Amino acid sequence: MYTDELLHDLYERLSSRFGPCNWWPGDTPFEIMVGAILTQNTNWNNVERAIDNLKQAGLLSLEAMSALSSQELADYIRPAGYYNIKAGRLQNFFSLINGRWDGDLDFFLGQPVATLREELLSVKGIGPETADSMILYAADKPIFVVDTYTHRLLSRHEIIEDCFEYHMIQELFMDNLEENSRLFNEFHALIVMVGKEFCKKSKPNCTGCPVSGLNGVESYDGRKN
DNA sequence: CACCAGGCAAGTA
DNA sequence: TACTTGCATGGT
Repeated sequence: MYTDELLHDLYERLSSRFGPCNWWPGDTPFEIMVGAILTQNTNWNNVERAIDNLKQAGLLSLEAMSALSSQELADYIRPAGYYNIKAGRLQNFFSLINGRWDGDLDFFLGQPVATLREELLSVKGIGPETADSMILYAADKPIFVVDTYTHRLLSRHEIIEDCFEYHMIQELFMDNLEENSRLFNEFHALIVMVGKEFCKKSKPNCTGCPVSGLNGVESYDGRKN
């Protein structure tokens, strides 16, 4: 089975079981980007509490959040955990938009993917997954988001070796799927859905996972279609 | 009680 | 370069 067929098979299985997901859970590009930083190594439930705090206070905007002190910001986002670190990371991000882009987030997001990604990665606190989540879900540009669930799912089903790195997994998807932000959006969301239910760190057997017995996995050879 | 969650950067050798 | 550790709340 070729890699593109394998991935489409995987997508179909997940889609019929969990879809449509309608991601990202957030109303504006700014909210999505704040959420992307807050959810680093953190349960989404805790992120929602933090975002609710900001919403309740009427502070969920670039201008309002940029005006807060580190201490005030940390206090609002407290439920999301790592609040001191994340307050600094949010401020680093705000500095990029306010400094280099004069506070115009839409204009910033309108850049070509390559330069957008490069600028996001230059911010201390924004790594590959956070940057790609912002590009796909806030800027609506086609890039594939890889997370721990993606790595664990493919690794446990022996589609990749455990040593595969972020960019290798990203290329596996992007080299074998049509470049379509709608597809990338839904695919990543579906992987998180199945991950939360069947591919937890503490449950290596993945009992009942709809990916089990994916047709032809044993003959996967890693080549592009 | 222990372990985990939609990472990332800094420290160590 | 290749590991390891700190960051921290809230749910199971």
